[in-house]
Amino acid sequence: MAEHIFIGVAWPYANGSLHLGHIAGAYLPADIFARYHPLKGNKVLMVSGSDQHGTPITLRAEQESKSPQEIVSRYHQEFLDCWQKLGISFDLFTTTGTLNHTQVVHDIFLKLQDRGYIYRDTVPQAYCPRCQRFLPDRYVEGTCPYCHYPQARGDQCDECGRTMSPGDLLDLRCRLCSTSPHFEVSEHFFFRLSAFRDRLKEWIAGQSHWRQNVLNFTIGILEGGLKDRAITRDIDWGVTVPQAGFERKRIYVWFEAVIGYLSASKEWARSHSDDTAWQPFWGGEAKGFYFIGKDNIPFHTLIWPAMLMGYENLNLPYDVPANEFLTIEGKRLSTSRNWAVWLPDYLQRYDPDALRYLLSINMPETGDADFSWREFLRRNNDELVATYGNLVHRVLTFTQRNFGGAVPPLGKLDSQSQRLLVRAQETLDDVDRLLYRCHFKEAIKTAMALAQEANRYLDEKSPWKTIKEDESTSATAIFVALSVLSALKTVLYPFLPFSSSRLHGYLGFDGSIEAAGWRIQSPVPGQKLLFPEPLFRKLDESIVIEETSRLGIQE
RNA sequence: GGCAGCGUAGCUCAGCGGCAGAGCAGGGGACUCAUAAUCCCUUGGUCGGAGGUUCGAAUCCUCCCGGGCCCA
Repeated sequence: MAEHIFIGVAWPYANGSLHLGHIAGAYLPADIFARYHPLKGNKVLMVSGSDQHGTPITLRAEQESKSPQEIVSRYHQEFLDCWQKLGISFDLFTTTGTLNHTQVVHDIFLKLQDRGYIYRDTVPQAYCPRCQRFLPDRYVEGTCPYCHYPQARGDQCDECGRTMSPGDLLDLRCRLCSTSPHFEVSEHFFFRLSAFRDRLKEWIAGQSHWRQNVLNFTIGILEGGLKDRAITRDIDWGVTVPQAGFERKRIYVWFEAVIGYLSASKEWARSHSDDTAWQPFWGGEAKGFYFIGKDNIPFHTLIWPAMLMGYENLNLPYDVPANEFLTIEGKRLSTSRNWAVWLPDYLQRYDPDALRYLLSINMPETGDADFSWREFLRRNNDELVATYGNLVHRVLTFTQRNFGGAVPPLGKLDSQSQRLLVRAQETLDDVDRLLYRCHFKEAIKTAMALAQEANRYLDEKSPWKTIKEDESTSATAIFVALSVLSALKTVLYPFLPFSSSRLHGYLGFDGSIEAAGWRIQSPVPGQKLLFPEPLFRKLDESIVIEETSRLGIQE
């Protein structure tokens, strides 16, 4: 029976361009997963959107003397453009600025309030006398009360990962002017996170299929204790509070952004003129996967689940396959020092599949992984072009020249040919199992191993020799090779959708790869092939120096 | 000074209690259909170090060293 797979992907702050860290951390694995499931006949809904309300956005707007909306619109457009060019196949990529989002947030807010999970309290709110304003959590810096990390932010400590309120910090400073803020009493709403401790513990204990790093991190925070958290702030950029007397306050972003998963699902349903279409993805046997970077773990393994528990009747996350960090040329990525490879830049100069290949086979799945341009060049030239691209090209051009560009007839299969075809089927099965469990790196390695196997087969069969004496032997080898290419275009499609689609066409198939399903779509003798172009471009050595010299240069 | 992360072949990384692995690079050979691509063979490691637990440790525990990041 078809499964319903909900895929939520981290909501990028619309205050700057995307870089390779974002892609390797969340968007690429999510997309691979989202392309794999439909081939298996499962239903997928993948959503995300621009986070418009993060404090980083107001910070940026202030720096550029623009309105937050201008900043947000600019980057939202850029994101959409990037998804399209890189082939990240969202069903909906919206924003947190929609009326729908506000309505869904209000609904959750009011229900949680009804059930006693949201309560009102007065809170001393950080106020900077020099800037003459209330300070959002991220504008407050200080020493972490748990690990004594001196530059913790008011919402979360980067060092130990614990979440907190600004008042928890020691030695407060205003991030804008370093003046130490004082606290003024202000009335706010709180989320009763503490009420969910036991339920969360019990739930987490059952998640043995989660990645070890995600589990460890989550358990650590749980044992450290969960505190109630303020969910409104004295700011004017954000989702309004559905309560009289709170007109000048807004719902704080950590509470509201995660609700985007649900509001985007509803928006998607409405745009397909079926208001209930989202429901099968959020109830029953549906599984929800949340693809995020490791910095986002507590929000998806504790806070969002707690909110859902309180709201009731919606599925909790099934898995949160958070990735680790991507380093660039051995050094930690830093946007402020421009030590990053920006996605719009990359897409201007290179092909999407080349990047998707490298980031898949070297994904920061279990530990940090490194991106270097030398490695990019090598993986592209020695693996993607030489092993896979060349296999495709040698088989297709041979067919053009010797069999009139049509699938040759299948003669008697010898044991070697049978073995290869079995191997192709096994590859489909193995990659299936691996992708189902989100083991992306292992999955693409397994797929590539089949290409290597096919190269070996061709060398042994030497159809370019047998064509001279015994055409039918040659034809059979080519038929088998074409079958393997067909298996490869399916099994690599989640990773390399652009080249796989082209290969699908070169093999003479109509329709989409998705429609063909997760099986070896067998070529039919006589089927006309399209004249092929090489699937991938070989890159020149010189790009290594060119590209590495761009790193770290301030604009 | 701090760190629930990292130290495995020249490089990039798997393995995480049961005979040290892959790809690339290096060396030798085969082939010529193919984007000078492919295929075979091969060199190369006290798994950072020292203790401990265990019949057995790259793998679990402790300490140390190194680098990394953050801070001062």
